[in-house]
Amino acid sequence: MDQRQALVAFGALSQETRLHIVRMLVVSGPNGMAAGAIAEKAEVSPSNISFHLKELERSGLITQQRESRSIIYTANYEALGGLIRFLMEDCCSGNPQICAPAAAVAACCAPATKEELQ
Amino acid sequence: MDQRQALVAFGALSQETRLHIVRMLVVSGPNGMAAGAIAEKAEVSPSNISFHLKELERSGLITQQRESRSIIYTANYEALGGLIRFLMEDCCSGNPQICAPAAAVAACCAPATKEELQ
DNA sequence: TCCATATTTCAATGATCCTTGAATTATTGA
DNA sequence: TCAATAATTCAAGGATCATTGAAATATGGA
Repeated sequence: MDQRQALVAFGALSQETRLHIVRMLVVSGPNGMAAGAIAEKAEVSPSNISFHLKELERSGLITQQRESRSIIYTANYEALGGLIRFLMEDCCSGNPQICAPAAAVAACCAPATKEELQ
Repeated sequence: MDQRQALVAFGALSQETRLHIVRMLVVSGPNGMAAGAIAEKAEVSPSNISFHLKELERSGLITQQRESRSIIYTANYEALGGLIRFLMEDCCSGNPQICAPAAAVAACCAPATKEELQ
């Protein structure tokens, strides 16, 4: 993830409906959700959800694939991880004061210790 | 950092000049930089840099304090860490697939291991 | 007090973004 | 083929954002 991508990704996440969509898709996992289901759950009109899904896809944070009449959207875990990495490493220069609290969170959900990752 | 703050922070980081400012302030450390020095280094007009600094302060990612004639801006490490934490924990639900690569980065710059943090 | 320095505020302009509803495209089943 | 479902595209509008230059504010020194 380079700076240009990160700028677009930050812009994508700076809108309430879009942040909501991303959170739903992360939770929904690899199966993803159809555009209609997203619209219904987010209580947004089909045309409006389509606008935001397009924006999120442009940012690379989600991907789409057609499945019969529906279009299934899925969170792009790699891109999301890349954005977190950009924020820690590039933007914050790996500053320990900033990254340490993040490391605590990461340690709780990630299976590996510091040693195992080096 | 709650969702409303995160939305504002993402918006703040989605603009090239502002992302540049944050990166400079992180590197410059606790001493921070005067508005004029930021403007000069970023090659942006004083009035324009003031606009962006105000936006960044509103987001909580930087803080200001007057020092004689200058106004010194400093990166808010806590807020930056909070944003990373939000992205990993709230937005991505602590998903290991997303957070593991981030954990690797954190392990490199943070002094603590998983065990030490629990 | 007067001037220079450092920065912000303000108004105006153009650009981008968000929302809405109508029209369009794509797919499936009768 | 025809109708129904699922989603996107398009045009129009209002709202927000970014940039500019001029004017205003705050501070420190002669």
